[in-house]
Amino acid sequence: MTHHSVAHALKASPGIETTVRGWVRTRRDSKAGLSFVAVSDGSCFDALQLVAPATLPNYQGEVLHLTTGCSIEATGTLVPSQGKGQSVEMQVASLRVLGMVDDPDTYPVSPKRHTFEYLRDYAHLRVRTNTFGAVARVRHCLAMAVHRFFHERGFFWVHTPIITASDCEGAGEMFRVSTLDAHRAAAAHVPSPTTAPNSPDFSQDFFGKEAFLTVSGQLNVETYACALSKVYTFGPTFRAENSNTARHLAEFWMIEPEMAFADIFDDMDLAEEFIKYLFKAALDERPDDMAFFNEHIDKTVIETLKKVIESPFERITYTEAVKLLEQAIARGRKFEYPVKWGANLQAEHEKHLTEEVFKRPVIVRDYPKEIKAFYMRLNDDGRTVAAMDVLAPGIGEIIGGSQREERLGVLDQRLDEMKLPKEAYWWYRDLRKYGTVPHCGFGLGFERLILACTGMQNIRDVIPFPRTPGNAKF
RNA sequence: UCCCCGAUAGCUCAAUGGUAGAGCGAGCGGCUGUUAACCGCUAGGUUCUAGGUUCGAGUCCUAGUCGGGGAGCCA
Repeated sequence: MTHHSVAHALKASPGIETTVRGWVRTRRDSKAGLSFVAVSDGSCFDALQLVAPATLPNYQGEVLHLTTGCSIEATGTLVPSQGKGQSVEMQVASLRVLGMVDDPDTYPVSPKRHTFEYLRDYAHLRVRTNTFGAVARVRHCLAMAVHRFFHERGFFWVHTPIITASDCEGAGEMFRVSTLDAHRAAAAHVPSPTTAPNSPDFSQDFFGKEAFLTVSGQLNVETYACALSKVYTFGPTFRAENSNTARHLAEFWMIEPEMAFADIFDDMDLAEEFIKYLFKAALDERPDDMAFFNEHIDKTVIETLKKVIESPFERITYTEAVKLLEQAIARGRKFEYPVKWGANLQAEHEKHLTEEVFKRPVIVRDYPKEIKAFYMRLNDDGRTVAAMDVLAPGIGEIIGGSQREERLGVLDQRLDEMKLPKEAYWWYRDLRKYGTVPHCGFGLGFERLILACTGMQNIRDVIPFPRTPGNAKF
């Protein structure tokens, strides 16, 4: 007797005998002498309907007591369904209970509507629901598509370090990695990860110096780009920012491609092609899950994805963006924050551009150098840098990237302006000394991509076990 | 970190300062090739914690804890 996944069974031709295993979604009894048991094993969105006749030896004793969440193994014949709602069902010859639900009244994911907020407290069980199962499958589909996309284009996947003792990443607050006695460290009154006069003696620590969890693999992956030409990272990333929003996690997954012999325009082309490839993969490979999202989560998500795939992204400069916003204000549009060249675009400004002006993804480039990182390439105007952000409707910033400063003199000048210690960047500067090349790259927040793809609203609901300030449950 | 809101049955929520309620879910029964089933019955509560005001507090006051939304930072 062969064993099949529910996904396989639903596509099998009628008459086949097989065994499926999974968890009960619902049970309905009929006095016609049978029970309908919907069983799901997560292999696809749909459950398989089992038709369990009252003649089963354990019908009274077990089948009639099956509740949502019970694990079972059923053997029988796949037949065309007599009822509506499914084309195939299994006529059960034998049904074995693997695990009952102890107390159905307190089973956290009973067959009723639950709020996502409630389900976050049951992250170990929420994946058994339609929504979280669909998210998990789409997440996998997108992860595979990321690797496929780069592999097909000659990019190499580089495993940049998770732990870094480099004090030059500078992309945000970092988590400390230490084997020093926690109480001694506390007694030393360390105010922040940056070195303080009374900080512990990190020369005694595991790495002989302060170490942290990475906030970005970019600086490391640049070294590989300057040898392998086209590379990318895809791995966990950590930010110890006290961010409490639906778009931020303390631990998230980031994708960072880096290309040598390429400029900011190549970078934008890659970002656009990448997003479109990923959206298409989700639509092509997970039509069942996407149909669910479109029906129950966001009625426009499929249409939105299709539109993104079909139409070119809008591309404007920061200066043009400011002009558009000023024009909107002149027409009477109110913003909470003022619009001024030189200031960061606020979330409300980005929303206006993507959701009201263009109604599609917008790539904004050439930002004032003062509001961007030191490594971004200085433009000829001397006051902007070759940075680009991809803004998506409903999500906001989904990609941030730039052409990197490849001229040592200019890089040093920027380090000085930002009062950063050149010594710490010695290996990064070496890349500019020894055969420097123009290069560029970007960072894509994987969970933000999943938000865009599924129409889900909260980033905590698209990662299995979200880590946020004050919460590292499970 | 700042602003706003919330915490009552397994879940979602009601309840002028005056006996604690409904829907869903659960259990039992009825009905039905069922599928958001339907009908009936039943069970289920330290109203987040600690103080206070009051004859009387789920309700008002104070403090705390936890959670959510928005903002900033960013991906």
